[in-house]
Amino acid sequence: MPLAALAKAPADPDLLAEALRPAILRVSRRLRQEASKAGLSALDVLLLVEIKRQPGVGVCDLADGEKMSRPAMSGHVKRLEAAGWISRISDAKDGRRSGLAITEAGLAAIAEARRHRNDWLAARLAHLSPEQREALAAAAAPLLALVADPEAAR
Amino acid sequence: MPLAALAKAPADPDLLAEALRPAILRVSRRLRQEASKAGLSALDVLLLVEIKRQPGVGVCDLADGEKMSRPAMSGHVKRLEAAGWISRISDAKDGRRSGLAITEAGLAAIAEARRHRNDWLAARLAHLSPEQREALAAAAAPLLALVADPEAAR
DNA sequence: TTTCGATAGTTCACAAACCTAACTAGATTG
DNA sequence: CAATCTAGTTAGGTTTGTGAACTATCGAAA
Repeated sequence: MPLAALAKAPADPDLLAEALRPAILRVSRRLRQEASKAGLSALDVLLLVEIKRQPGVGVCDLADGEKMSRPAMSGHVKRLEAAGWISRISDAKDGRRSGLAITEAGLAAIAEARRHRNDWLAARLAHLSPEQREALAAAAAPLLALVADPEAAR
Repeated sequence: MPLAALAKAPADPDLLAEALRPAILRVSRRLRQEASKAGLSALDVLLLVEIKRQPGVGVCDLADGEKMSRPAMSGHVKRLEAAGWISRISDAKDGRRSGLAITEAGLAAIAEARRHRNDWLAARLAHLSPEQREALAAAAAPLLALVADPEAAR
């Protein structure tokens, strides 16, 4: 069992990868399952928060930032726009770019998603011990570091 | 930023959920992307390991264990069987059941996947600090606890 | 100035991985 | 032995991603 070996050599990348991969896969599968029951997917919230943080960001910027293909991001943006959560402001200087910005409705949607207390992940987290929650809290930053752009660190 | 607030109240389930969700979504998206470049998806390895651990397990057992629909698991099993990584042994006592077992080729496939040094996750983990790796190591068990069956804990 | 190559974004056709509903076939039980 | 339960599959749809090919616009060089 990888978890047992992990206790002895917690910093070994290969062992860690083996223990972490199934855990993340399983959790993310459940996460998507549960999210699909709400009106707003977890990815939607992710993108809305990103657009809120960088007003005027372009579709390709977002795609590159999330390491997603441009067509995929184009589709998401179209969906978010159709829902009224973001708006496009065509750049006066560059006719190709469509600067994205979050709308009032988008802000409300984020807030609503946050207010959603019957949220699967939060509920499951509440069932863990405080120690387990602290371990997860400590892991959030390293997880993001895993997907951070290595170019940015240069 | 959720990460900053998290430092003050690491055990708050709602804050934690907000910080953890995007992190897990992003990592799992990359994980699937990178895994698809190999011949063997991360889910394949997950299932092969599970079948190796419980020889004779049935399709529905596996589906329930992974909290996946029976048809979905049926498809995966069919694929693994077609690849020659598992075999079905029809149960003499119960004609409906197909007991699954890993084959030599399946064992080799797992070993090959482990040997794969140019593995994205292990490579990225190797770029983190030992402290970050330890934080992730400590998080593996709580992550699995999130998706563990509450029935089993009764 | 016109042409030419890069960039922003889209449309299209496809694949992976999941779902529900409805089915077949074998097992169990009243 | 008939009703019902269980194991597994088939069929069809959804979500979320991909790559190839396209349009439109920009910036620069002949």
